[in-house]
Amino acid sequence: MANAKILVVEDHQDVRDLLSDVLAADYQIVKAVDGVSALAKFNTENPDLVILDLMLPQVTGESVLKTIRKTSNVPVLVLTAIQDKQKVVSLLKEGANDYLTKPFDIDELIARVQVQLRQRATEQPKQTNLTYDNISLDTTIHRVYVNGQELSLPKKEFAILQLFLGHPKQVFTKENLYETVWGEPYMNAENTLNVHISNLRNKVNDLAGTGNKYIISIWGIGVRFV
Amino acid sequence: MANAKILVVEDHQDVRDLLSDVLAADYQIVKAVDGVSALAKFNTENPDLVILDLMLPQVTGESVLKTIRKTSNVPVLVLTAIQDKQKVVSLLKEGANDYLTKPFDIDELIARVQVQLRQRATEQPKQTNLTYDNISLDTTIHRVYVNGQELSLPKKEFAILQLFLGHPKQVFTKENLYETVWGEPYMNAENTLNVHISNLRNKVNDLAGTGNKYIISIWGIGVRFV
DNA sequence: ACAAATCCTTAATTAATCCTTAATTGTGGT
DNA sequence: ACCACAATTAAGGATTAATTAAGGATTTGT
Repeated sequence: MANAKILVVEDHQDVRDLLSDVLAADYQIVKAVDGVSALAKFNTENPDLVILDLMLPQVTGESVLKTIRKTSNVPVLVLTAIQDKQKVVSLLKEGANDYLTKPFDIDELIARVQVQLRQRATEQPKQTNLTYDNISLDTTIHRVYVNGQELSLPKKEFAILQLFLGHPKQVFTKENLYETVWGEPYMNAENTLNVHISNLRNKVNDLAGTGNKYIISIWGIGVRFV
Repeated sequence: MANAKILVVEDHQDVRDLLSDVLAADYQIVKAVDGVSALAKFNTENPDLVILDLMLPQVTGESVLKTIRKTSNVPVLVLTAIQDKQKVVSLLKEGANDYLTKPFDIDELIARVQVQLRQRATEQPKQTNLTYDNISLDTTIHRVYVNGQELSLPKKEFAILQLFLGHPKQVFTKENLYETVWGEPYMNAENTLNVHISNLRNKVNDLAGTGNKYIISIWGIGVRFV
């Protein structure tokens, strides 16, 4: 799975840093230091995999696992310090997908992470739909519908529309918009953004009909979507 | 997964009997004593999970795993006598889903079997017959029909079409597609996937007629089947 | 075990689409 | 009417996809 997001839950900083250093090359890493923040991060970040240390202050790892399993089938890889077979068995039954005992071999960890993510590849994508008025956008299927008609958009235009739909009515400066979509500094005099907005506007308006103008520019300030 | 079928590949009779005794209560067991009979049984019995001892006479366990992975993504749980981390890592990368070192704890084995089967349970139920529009595909006899005409496809193309029919309209990235069908990391610049898609598209369109385009690529994103 | 057929991969070529640049035209504010 | 910014247009260069053909690997049949 390309660029998967991994939540690392570990209270010891050294292990946490080791994990995130090693995995950061291939994955997007989110860290949590205890059970409470783990659940918070889990809900907001929506990771594709969780690496969970069992020994946590306050809320235990088992409890975190249980809570996660109430709402999600995300793969969970458990780290445990003790070699306690019975605990391991009960963990696997409670919903853990795999475990490693510390100290773990880092190559094995990476391999096991890959195994878990590999299995997720064909599952139904999580539906993420954005809708505004009669424009809707599905990021996973990469599809846009205007008045029920399908509209296929190139990557950049799609990304711009996605940003607009996620924050309707908000005014974006050119700089703001460019840096979010392109991920590069603006260095003004980049007319390319204008071209993309123009193309996007044309396509949306063609399907929306009757001068419905969604993408409106504010003179000297930026652009907004209404 | 209720009443799943498990293929146990193990040359030592005592271990083989132990496994099948323990698992027989909950699963349907098929046994094999060496690599050759393992592959034969695998193809005829179509198991839901394989427990594979590495140390086999003649054809090794690694080789069996490789062969299985050419045509199937069935979960494979490897048994290994030696505590060799490097081998374990390479096994996981070659497609093994999990491993246990002998002597193994029987409860842990059962738990790990459950984990593997549980993950299959959330996926699309495996259908032997997939149909979309006037294309149908029968996995058991490895046949494809387009407009009632039979179409014989090589393994890779068949696997790709099977994936498409199982998830119509879903967009697959090249990486996603490749890793699912090949079971290997993508490492970009793999043109072979494009060639297979091209061939598949030609064959399907030839029989479908009148410019019916089923396999549609989305520029910069991936491919979908509609 | 050998030969024949089939399949998979690689590499090179061609095609399609997108992104950017630059020049031109349009628009609002003073 | 003038200026500064915005929008449009069209052309090129850059990316990505599709096709083709050839060689090597694998499978099949005898």
